[in-house]
Amino acid sequence: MAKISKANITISDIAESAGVSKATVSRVLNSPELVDEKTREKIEKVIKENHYSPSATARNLSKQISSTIGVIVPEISNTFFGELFEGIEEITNKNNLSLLYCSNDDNKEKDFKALDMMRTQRVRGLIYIPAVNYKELGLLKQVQQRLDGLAGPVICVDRSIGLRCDEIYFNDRKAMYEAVKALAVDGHKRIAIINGSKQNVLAEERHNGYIDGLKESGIEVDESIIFRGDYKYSSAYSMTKQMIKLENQPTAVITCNNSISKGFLKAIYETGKSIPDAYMHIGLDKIEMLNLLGIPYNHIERDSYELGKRAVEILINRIAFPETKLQQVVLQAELELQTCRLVKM
Amino acid sequence: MAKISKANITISDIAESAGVSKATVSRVLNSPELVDEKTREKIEKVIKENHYSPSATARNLSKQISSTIGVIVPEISNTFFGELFEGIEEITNKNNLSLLYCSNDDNKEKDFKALDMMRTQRVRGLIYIPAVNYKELGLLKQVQQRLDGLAGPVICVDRSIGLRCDEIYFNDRKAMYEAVKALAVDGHKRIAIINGSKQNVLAEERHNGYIDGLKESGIEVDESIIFRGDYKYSSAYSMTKQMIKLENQPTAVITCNNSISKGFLKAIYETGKSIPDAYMHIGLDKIEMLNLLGIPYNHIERDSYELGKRAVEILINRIAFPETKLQQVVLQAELELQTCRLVKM
DNA sequence: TGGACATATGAAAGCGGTTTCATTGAAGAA
DNA sequence: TTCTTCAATGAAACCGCTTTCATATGTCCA
Repeated sequence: MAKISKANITISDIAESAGVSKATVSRVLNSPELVDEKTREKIEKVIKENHYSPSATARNLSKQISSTIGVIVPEISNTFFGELFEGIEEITNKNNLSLLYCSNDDNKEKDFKALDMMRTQRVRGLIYIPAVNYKELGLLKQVQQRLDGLAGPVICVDRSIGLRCDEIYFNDRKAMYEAVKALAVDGHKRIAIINGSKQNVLAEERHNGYIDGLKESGIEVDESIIFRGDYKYSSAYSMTKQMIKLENQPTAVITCNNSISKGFLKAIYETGKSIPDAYMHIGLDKIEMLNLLGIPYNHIERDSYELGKRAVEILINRIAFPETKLQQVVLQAELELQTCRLVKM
Repeated sequence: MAKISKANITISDIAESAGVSKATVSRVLNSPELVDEKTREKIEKVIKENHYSPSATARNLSKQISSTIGVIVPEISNTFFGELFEGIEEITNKNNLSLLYCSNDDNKEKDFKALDMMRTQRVRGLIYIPAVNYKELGLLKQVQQRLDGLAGPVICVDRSIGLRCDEIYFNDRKAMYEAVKALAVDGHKRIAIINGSKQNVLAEERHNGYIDGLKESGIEVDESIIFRGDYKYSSAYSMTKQMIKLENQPTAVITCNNSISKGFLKAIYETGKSIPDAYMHIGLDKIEMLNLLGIPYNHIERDSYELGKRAVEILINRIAFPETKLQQVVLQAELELQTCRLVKM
């Protein structure tokens, strides 16, 4: 029972040093109640003395399952996803699961590569935010095939593109509908929208909510104030500049994620205009700093930390009970209007 | 060569279906030049038809190395770390390495747990931001032991606590020194600092830089305007409130990370004061939105995306050449004073 | 006293790959 | 023609762990 002088200590070393078989050591590790107390204590002592820690690789291979959960996310530096990720981590950590991370940059090729990696890594389950609207592109089958090839179940988060798996997302359409209605009630008749591309499901959802709201309020759809870019700061910035030059100005603007909102605000402030004097504005997702500084910021609030936590819980449940019916969980996005002043008419 | 009807296709299935041995299939996967073209094509066809993807688990076990890099980070929702993480991901992705993520919440217990997990997972290398200043706590040996027990090398990022491994961090002390000097040159004699706790190395570095700057400028150190909290928003907020009540007010304030800066700003704005009228202010790390909105924000700029990229490069290099001398890379933090107005004296 | 049963342990197979070593056949050299 | 060399492949061991199955020992009861 002397210290083992070796770089990589294995279960065999421990067994030998303790004078027992590998099987017994393995039992101490996995179901200690099966082994005699004296034997167990002896083995535990050897394990401790040598700082032995069993290899997850070997264990996973042997058990035919891994202890890691995969996550595929667009971009982690957007705080919406950053907080989502923290929510995920809280729960996986509690359950002693590791997290394998991959970003897809809203990009089909990277997304496929990420899925392949998750396959190769045989993750126990996958938390998946699809990069693009594969349904629209006619690639749904290809993606589904990849999901089916995974070792574990998948939960599709933040957007629904028609994949055969559990889903959890916010009710963006309804929230947009309500945003438009709130603006209409305040007297706005020309409500612009700056949105992501048609390839993005969420953009479509939001677009539809916008249309719903207009119709309900008896406002005619005007294509000239419907802007579609790519959910990125820079495209929103240039579209806003474009909008500012329009002859027939909107009186209110809705921006469809926080990067777009930032690009929009940048363009506005650069031009010397201000919110809400130039335009009434409602953004999607909060922008923490604005709130902190007391700058009015009407927005649709979505708690992504909660989204992350719930997603993992559903996934873990699915792993435990693979055969139960697939579920779609819809979280409510809340319209937070802090300073929705009336417009002069 | 018919389609294999089976859930988990293994290398043996492929071998059988192609009428060759496992060894040959393995060669096609790893060193195709060793196998005859015809055989190779046949095998590749079978692989493709069956969507076979080799198990990383099995491969890792067999090769005795894994293909994943571990990352231990305080909190991913702080954009400093978010961008750091994206930098990391860019390089690992290029090198076909997976990323195993773990947060430590600036918390010793979680940090140790994370290290143990990295050990168990046998990561190929580790990117490590230590939770606390273990040197100060007398726990350096324990941590070093954990690092030594890992399967691969470690790079310690963003702070140096005296661990035996490669390191990369910003020259915070110098940047702080320069910040203080710039304020002194502008006529400030009472410069407050809101900082993290003494347990945090970075906080100490920054503190020292602050003291250096005061001394160099012939300003006496005044403990009553040196605030120490925990690098969190809320503690900064309450310390600022406390500061505002002080009889002998400072004329300038330095805040030592972006969470502290936010807490500080919140308290300031809430009190109806404004920057830079109430206090001249220099923060550490940028706050993106302020810049966007044209709100003046003097700060020390640290490019964490770059930090992440460099860290992985060093780590990969270390994996390739384990015996070369350990390196310490110091990146320069840049003082960005956008509107450093003179104070009335 | 002997048989049934429970408890504690070990031997060995298996997880899905890689790698070493041996074997085979063909090409080139003598 | 025979010997050498090399390219292509397969058999089998191995990586570190889990798990099944068999065995040994002890306990209980008839």
